Amino acid sequence: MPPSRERADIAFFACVSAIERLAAQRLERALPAGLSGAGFAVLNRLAISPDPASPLALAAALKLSKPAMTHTLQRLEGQGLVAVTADPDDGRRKRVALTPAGAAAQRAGAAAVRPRLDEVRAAFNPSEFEAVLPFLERLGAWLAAHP
Amino acid sequence: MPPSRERADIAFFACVSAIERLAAQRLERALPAGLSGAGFAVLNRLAISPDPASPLALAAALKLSKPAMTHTLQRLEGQGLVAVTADPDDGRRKRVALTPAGAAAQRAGAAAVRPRLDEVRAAFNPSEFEAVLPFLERLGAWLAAHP
DNA sequence: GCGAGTTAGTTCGATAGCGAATTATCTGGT
DNA sequence: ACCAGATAATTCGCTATCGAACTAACTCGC
Repeated sequence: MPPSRERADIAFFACVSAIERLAAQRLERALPAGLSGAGFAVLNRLAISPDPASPLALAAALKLSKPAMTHTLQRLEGQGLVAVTADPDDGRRKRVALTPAGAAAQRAGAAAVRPRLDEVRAAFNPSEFEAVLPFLERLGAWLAAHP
Repeated sequence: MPPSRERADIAFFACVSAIERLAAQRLERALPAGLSGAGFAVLNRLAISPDPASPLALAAALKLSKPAMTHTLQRLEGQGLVAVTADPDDGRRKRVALTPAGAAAQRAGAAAVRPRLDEVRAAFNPSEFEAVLPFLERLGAWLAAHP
């Protein structure tokens, strides 16, 4: 029973895996030194909704494990890009907020990535991304909900 | 919550990143102990075209770096799942072939993963995967060609 | 043939991610 | 009021991956 003919779903996941890695490499190479893809993702999330978020909420939003988020936040905090404070209402929680330096780093990262993103936009039509996005979002939500 | 300001391509890459990680976790949890997702991918590749392949060809096919492939092959060889021999025609090259144990591990892995894959197939129509696959393959090829 | 450049593979150090276990804090039932 | 269970974050050990640098082997122009 060698999978002589790959089914579409298997090919899909193989393709997603490859795209994710290639895109992550592209992103990391484009970002300013000292800013990782993981850190940039967190900064972007905080920039989109500037209300301080808990590490758990960030991990859930980015679909990462809690230890991964702890690690990324420790690096960002060490660089002074986020401020992590105790939640006054719940001693277990922490609140993560962008510092001015973090907001600047997010803008600088976005600017550094823009040329590379424009290359992709030149090669592929935005409507192509829009066309596949709903399915990907449904699939991502389903995978997150069925661990 | 509202990523309304995000463009479709940015949301697309964020979504792909999340799906890849969630799917990889699902895969690794389903696989028999001792078989990693990376190793399983290599075994599958070798099972599809049973002609021995070079490490570089495998790395290119799976869009991995050479060191990553070296590492995965060293583990598989240590487990006796692949046989790595020198290429008689070119002293730089090696040839990687499935051992009988490797072929059995590939079949066992596929069988272990099937129930989980069937869950996905129950929740999503095969035509949905087929619909997005051509675009993903074009994008993957473009990313691989524009480093 | 022979030396410069190319190609295949490995080694090394660093990083992001996971799961399991730990600690600290909150919550609810009695 | 209290203890049992749930929840937030962290720590620890492990693996997959990358980039850079290295070695060995091939190829080609002269």
